[in-house]
Amino acid sequence: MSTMTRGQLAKRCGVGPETIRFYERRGLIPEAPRSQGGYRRFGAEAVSRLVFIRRAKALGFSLPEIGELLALHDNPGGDRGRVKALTEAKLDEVEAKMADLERMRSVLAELAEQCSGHGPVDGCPIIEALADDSRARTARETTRTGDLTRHG
Amino acid sequence: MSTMTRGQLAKRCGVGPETIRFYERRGLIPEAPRSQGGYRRFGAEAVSRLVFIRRAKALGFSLPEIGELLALHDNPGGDRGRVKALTEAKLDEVEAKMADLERMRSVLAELAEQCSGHGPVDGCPIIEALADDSRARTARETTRTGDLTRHG
DNA sequence: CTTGACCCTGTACCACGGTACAGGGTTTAC
DNA sequence: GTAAACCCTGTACCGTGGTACAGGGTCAAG
Repeated sequence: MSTMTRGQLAKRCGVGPETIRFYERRGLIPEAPRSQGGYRRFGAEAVSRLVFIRRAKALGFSLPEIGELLALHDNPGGDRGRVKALTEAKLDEVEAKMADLERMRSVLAELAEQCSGHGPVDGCPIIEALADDSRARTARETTRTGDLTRHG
Repeated sequence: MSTMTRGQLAKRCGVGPETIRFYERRGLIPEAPRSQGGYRRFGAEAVSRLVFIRRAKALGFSLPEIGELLALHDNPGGDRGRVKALTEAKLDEVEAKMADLERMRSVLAELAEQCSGHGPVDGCPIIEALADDSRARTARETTRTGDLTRHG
């Protein structure tokens, strides 16, 4: 069992067999040597590579970003500053997403609290908050303001 | 100017003209009446509808979910409990995403702090954390454990 | 030496929320 | 009466991360 087939590697790493082929096409894992019949044969280093990918994915890195991290890993003389820069950029991205979600969370929680959940939709505070409550005003001043959360 | 063309409506609502057509195809906005030449003619209620959609999107609702919210809005005798259920489900979803992001955030922040950002990749604590540091152990026990963040 | 489980390739498809044509027709201002 | 600026339709495409065939070939057990 020093080498594995694609399916064995996939099972061992908890991914689908097609995912292996997909990562190979994306250049995340090298083209594996083949058996006489054309079967890919993977060694233990393929498991390490998939573990790396899984961990990086769990931190929110995209596949192109993981490709760059793998390339840096493969090139020990490369620039450590680049690794840190990728990590800090991802940290900023994650924090920005959290801030967006926090805005949504607070409004959703408030709306859910305001709504009894009983009776007809007519008069529901959630629907009223979403609906354009400015029909009396001129349309001009109501288009770009008044969103429930702020962006940008 | 009591009616607008598609482009005028789009500009007024801060979306692209193709988005209007896209929402119409998805059933989020009704099919507009047409001019003799076949042009869509929109009234002020179309602006209201797009404002509703924009607000719901800002809260994280998907287009199918927004479709359901709009249908409830259009049917004042409908079930207010359904509106609340959709809101609470979205709240749960948003909180789950925030928890995922918080896990990522804490690991990314710790890794960024540990990495000097100077010198070669060789020895970089970020790359070491991602790489399979268990090559000495048997592969069997290292595949499904040891992720940097927990899921599920 | 056959059978079933696997593997190979290329290609199409999924959800998501749009965006971008091509090849026409209409409207409006000059 | 013409030219720019818009509109119409259908359809294809974008990025993201895979998943699912079809139509073959291979490998291992019995």
